[in-house]
Amino acid sequence: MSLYARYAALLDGVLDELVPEGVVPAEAERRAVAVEPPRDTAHGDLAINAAMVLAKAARTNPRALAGEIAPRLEALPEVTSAEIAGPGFINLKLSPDAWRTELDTIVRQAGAYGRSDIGSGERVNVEYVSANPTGPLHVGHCRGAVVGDSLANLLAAAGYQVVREYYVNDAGAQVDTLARSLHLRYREALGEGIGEIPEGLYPGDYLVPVGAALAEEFGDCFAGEDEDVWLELFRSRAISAMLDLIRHDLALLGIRHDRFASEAELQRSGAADEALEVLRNKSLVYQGVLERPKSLDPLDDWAPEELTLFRSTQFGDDQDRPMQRPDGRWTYFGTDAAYHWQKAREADHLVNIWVKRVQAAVRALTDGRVDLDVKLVQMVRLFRAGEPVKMSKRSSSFVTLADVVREVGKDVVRFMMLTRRADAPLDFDFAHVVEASQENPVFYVQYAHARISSLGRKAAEAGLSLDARADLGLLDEEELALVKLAAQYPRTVEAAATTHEPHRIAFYLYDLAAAFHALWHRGNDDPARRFIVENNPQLSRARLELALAIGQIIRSGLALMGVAATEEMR
RNA sequence: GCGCCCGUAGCUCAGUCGGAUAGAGCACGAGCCUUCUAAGCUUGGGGUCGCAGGUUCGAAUCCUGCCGGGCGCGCCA
Repeated sequence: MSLYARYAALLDGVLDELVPEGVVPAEAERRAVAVEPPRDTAHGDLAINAAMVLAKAARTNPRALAGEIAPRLEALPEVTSAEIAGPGFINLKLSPDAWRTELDTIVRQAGAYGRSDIGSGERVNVEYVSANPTGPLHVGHCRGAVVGDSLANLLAAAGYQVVREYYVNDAGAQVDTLARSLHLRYREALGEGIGEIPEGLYPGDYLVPVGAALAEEFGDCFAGEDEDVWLELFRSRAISAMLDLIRHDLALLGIRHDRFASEAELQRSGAADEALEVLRNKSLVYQGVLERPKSLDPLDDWAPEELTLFRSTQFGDDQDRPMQRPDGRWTYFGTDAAYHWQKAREADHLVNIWVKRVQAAVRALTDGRVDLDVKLVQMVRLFRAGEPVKMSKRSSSFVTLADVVREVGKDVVRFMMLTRRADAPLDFDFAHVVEASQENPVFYVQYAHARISSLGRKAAEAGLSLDARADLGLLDEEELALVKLAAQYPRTVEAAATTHEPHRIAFYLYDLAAAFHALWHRGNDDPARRFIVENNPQLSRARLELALAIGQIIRSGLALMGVAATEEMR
């Protein structure tokens, strides 16, 4: 249990004591009661808002209620003072020993520090990337991939059971186009001159080796044949080759999905019929005609048709959604709803990174048991030394994911993608992100870790044993302030996990690194304030303990982001 | 036309289920290298939190309207 959680429990006990005395009503809602770090560290170590939150229910004013609560908190063993401040905050100061114990806990728990069980084993399905299997991933997929993967890491650390899933859209017309493109490459491999790739087919040369393999395996027996002879074979070969490509690209970012769910398979399984049946039984399906879509070009043909519609508007959607066409074929929404229903059967929470509009269907199909969070990840704008990188839609001038990783490295890509909230656009400058300066947060955080690693090496050279127990009583106020910041790591992880906001880890690590760099530089003015002090092994040992704890947290935090912690800078 | 997101320092952005004097980096000004890597640190100035109402003991945060920007809006995939 984290320090903040421990004090939240202690506070709860104090409030319980006040119930029989009639000070706090038993039925008072305590959900908003919080134990937090104060905004200003001068206020103390822990800020408690209980009196302000409960004053109304207790029919008194916040400061009066605080007067009842504070003395009982002050009586707790590690609390040195409980002051009432401002509108009714209770600010606790903890004894230095409390923080020394916390420091000890960080080092002892190592990688487990910051993990929690707030997810209590609930199942979360995180679906991310899900790019169409028609070619390599491009840079636009990077951000969703990183956000999804890091979020999955966070949820796992917070005690959820996580499934990482990729939805393969392998049933639509675009995979037939892919198959035709492959057939062209196949004929090319047989020595036929194919000239320019016709408009509407995929021109990328990643299909060349796949075509060559088919030529090798089957010779020319499909060369002059009609499409219905070879389409299915070529489609399945193309898709599996593209998925290999995609898996390879994802591996460059250190990403591995647990499950690749196939749309085609889903359709064959009859899941869509089942989903429709469920909705029908809830009277949420009717035959109807939709209005002409607003975004449609006025010149485009459009004829109203009677469709099988889901009453999506009953669940807050802006229009009812078609499930089936008049000829009985499933719409994209139809299979997508079925797909999410299938996921929901084995999960308590669903998270989608990217664009899907199936919340209403999930709510309807699961009677609200399963929630779906759709995280819309905004564009990444690419720059090179301030100049926008032009990306034409035509063929190969797309910057691929592999290009970016090759140029700046996995760690830089992953970290940078988490330096903004997911729903804000992100600028990514190739020149900027490889700079070794404070402007580059990746470097800045890794530099702090490298400095700590270097301390470990120096300590070993100086013959300092890490086996000896450190006397943490030797740490001063400034050093304990760093411990206090470190102690916020567990609640930061919990908050990032529950809000589905992995960027919070990046910002926290940046703050922690800044605080460490500042402490490090005390040694510039005064050698006695360095981490390793000559002829003072006890003090050095204690400070080393602090440095190791900070290093541990940076490592853990970076691991959640999927970024390696470097041992030294080069 | 409708929906979602955003509007915070000159620039790029954080801001804890509403809480105390709104923060960081860059840029600008002033300091700090015979060093455990100065690839860094310290410090100063700089804000009508888009605008106007509302809810509240308390609003950058919640609600309503307006202004400005982004994204999305097929029975396609």
